[in-house]
Amino acid sequence: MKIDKYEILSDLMRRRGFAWGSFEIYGGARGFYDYGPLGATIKRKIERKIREAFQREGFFELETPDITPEEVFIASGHVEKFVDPLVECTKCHTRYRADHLIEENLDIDVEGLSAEELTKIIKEKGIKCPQCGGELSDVWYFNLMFETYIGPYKDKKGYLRPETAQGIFVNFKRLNAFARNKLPFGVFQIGKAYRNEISPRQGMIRLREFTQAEVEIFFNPKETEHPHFDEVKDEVVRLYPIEHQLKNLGMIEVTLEEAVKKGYVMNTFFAYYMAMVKRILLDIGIPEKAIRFRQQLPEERAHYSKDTWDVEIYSERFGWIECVGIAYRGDYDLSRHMKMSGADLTVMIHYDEPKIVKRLKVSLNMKRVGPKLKKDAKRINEKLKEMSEEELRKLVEELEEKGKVSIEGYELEKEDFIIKEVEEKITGEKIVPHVLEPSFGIDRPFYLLLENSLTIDEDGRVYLKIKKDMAPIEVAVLPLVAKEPLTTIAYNVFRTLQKAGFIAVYDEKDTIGRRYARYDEIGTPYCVTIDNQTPEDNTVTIRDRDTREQIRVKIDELPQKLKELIFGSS
RNA sequence: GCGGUGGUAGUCUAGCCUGGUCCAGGACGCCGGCCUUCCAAGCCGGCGACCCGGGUUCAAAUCCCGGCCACCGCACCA
Repeated sequence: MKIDKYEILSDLMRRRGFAWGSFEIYGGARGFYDYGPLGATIKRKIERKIREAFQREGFFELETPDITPEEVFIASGHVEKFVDPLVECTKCHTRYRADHLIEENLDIDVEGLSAEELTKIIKEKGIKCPQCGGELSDVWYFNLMFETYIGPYKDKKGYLRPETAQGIFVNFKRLNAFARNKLPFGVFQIGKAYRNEISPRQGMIRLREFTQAEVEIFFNPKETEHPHFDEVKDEVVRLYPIEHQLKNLGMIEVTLEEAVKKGYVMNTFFAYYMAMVKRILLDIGIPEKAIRFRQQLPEERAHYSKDTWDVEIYSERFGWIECVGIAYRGDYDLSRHMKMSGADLTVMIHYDEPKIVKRLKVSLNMKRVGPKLKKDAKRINEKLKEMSEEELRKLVEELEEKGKVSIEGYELEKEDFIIKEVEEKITGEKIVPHVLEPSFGIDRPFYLLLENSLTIDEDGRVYLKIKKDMAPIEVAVLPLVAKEPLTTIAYNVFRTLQKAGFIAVYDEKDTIGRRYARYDEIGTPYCVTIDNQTPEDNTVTIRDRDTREQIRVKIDELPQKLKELIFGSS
């Protein structure tokens, strides 16, 4: 019989203070989870590992509000695109995605149509409920963002952010200045995001409020070779590209260098961050065999994405779960915010050497045309200034051929213009940076770390074989029996370890075996036991959670030894 | 959201069909004490629950209705 790890784990998580459904005493609320004392500790450790990894890449951190004015998400496309068109059967009340229903029935693309247009198609083509054949309701759009109002008069609409990313994009000008106008640079934010999921399920896997760690890496789209790619080129990754999904070819294992060469991954810039993400997950304690990269199918991709690789972690219970998305967002967000806000979100790229270009300069000879055009003269001159090089060339060509040209009803001759070919020194160009976004969920890796750590021995011992530095209690100090002088010595050892920075507990209740079991269950990597020999020679034993083997060390050397054992020799 | 199943102490569960004998029984847990010298031993004492609301009835953990939550299937998952 197969043991249901999920059952054992959710029981363990609740019982021992890791995580449970929120608002229990009021009956609970779907899609919300509380982190208990041990869970919150692990969650912070995950966040810390991600933060430190990002900082090692030279990215800097930002913190922006959860509540966001409407304009931001109009610009980002979330108000328009972060929606599902729904339709309900008036008879059996089954709900469907209206767009999917139409696409299945008529095999036409209805992307971007309004609710009214979708309703019209359904009525005209007589689409009925696939379940019972009943009449379908009008289509309405359901937006997955939580709405709120800012201020006392409900006159300013806002949303709880559905991703932390926008807080970075809207700050681009300041961040770019902070980065001193040099691409590439990365900015990250670790914080809450909110999505009013229609039907949250699967425990902590789909939450309505969750934590993300997103880094937005701004780069010049013409420079897609990562300077440090050499450091990671031999890293072997398990890939599941689009083509392999469509043709059911299974996963492949390649080095990142091969992945780029063979065209699976667009460039070394993208590939470099795949390595970064993988290393972070390994550092958190996700086993390598439980990690794969799956390329999102075009229809899965978010509205802003040109290409996305999900990093999925394997769950015995739920299968492969998307935990990180690495999305190529292009210049979508910055361009949209430029348009909506009017802010200049470009970066000046300086050429190695200034380019000399010949440019046409065309303006009105005001002396001549002034009397003719009167008030319009100034306006038409402005218009000429805004014309592109190409438009100006056309104009001049026409003048050469016909000797005259017509602008806004005025006939103008060649002599009415001042035409100059000038040489301009161009030191660079303004570009809208492109964005690569590795976006971590925190809650899912949290659950998957626990699930992948849960171990059941042949003799029935259930314990969390969590990576040692991730354990919520790092060391338990136990007198072999609750008698003096063992208890006093043990308590002093405990205090010493606390002061040395360990998350430590002291425990003298119950037999030693029961206590070992108690700390094994929550993943405590080491128990320090004070026994009979301790008063004689000031040594204690350190018991290993996984092997149950003990080594004996001097109390003086204990903190250093534990540091090595838990965190490595650093 | 739809359909199915379910909800009893911190956890697992007995009782529900056939209403009263249930101010709800057990095990584990937790707390206090005794005992105990290395992997969930034992003893004594204690803690603690019928998901919420309404209805039927002399009487509801038990029957009925609604809600909430959980699980499974469908749908959904930018």
